[in-house]
Amino acid sequence: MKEFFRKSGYKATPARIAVLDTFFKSARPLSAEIVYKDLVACKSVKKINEATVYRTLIILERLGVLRRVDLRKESVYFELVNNHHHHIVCTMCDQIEDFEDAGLETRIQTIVKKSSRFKQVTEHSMELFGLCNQCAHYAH
Amino acid sequence: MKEFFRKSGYKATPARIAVLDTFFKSARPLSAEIVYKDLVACKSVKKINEATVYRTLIILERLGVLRRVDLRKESVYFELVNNHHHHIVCTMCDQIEDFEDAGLETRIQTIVKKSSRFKQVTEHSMELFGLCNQCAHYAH
DNA sequence: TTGAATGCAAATCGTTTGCATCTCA
DNA sequence: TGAGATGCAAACGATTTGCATTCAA
Repeated sequence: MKEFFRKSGYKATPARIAVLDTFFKSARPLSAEIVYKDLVACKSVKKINEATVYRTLIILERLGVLRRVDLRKESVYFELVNNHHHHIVCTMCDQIEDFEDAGLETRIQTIVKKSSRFKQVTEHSMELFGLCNQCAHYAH
Repeated sequence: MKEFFRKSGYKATPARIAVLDTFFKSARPLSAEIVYKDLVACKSVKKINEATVYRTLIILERLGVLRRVDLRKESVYFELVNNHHHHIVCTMCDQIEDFEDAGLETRIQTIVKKSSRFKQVTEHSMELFGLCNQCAHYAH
């Protein structure tokens, strides 16, 4: 991990390693605030500042390690780019379930081929929103 | 339109009518700020306040007239719920192209059937992000 | 008339930034 | 050692909210 930062032209600082580590350990979409609180709670670094977390997230996104996910929350969430998948989000309790859509990439290519104004699409969002079984139960 | 507000339990005020009208006229995803500036520029109402626009957007979303769209901008965008479609967004110039995905609803149902924790999915996002032909050209 | 809607300004909240200090390479 | 990284606090921008005033029904 240290090597990765260095080869990418960034210093391998404790803060950066701790932030990236948090994503590997949780394997969930995380916001800056969640990462920050986790680092403080787990004492992953002797000292950490929210601004540093924000700066690190931007770097990790630029490096292609993290991807922005829209979960319709107040803040921005990121997750690891590896093993591409999508989410079903409960709009009441914020529970998240992952799912994969094997044919999606192919269909996107078909869509892009039809477009006259776009030839390259590099990212996409595809999340489902609804009520989980529990919340659906209590909503009645 | 006035009737619609009244039947929904809201007063049909000039501000609300003007906001909704802006969406019908532009038929594009709009942010609160864009709506507000349009109302001021077009003198659609004698007096309007940004807070009122925000409040109206929330009501129209609740009434199922507007839907939230994630375009990865700084602010939240809304668009009319009618004629469901998705967007290809140029991340450089913010140009937007619409597209339809006829089979999507069916595939979503298939995905939900496989889920053990979710039975009902009421909304979904599906937007593509990339560079439009122009921007792709200048990016090199 | 009257409860709901609006305008205004202040408050909030997530995020960014300037700058002095510190630290990795 | 020195450029880059961090901490801190102030700045920012989008959105929300409290409250006095106005208005649709």
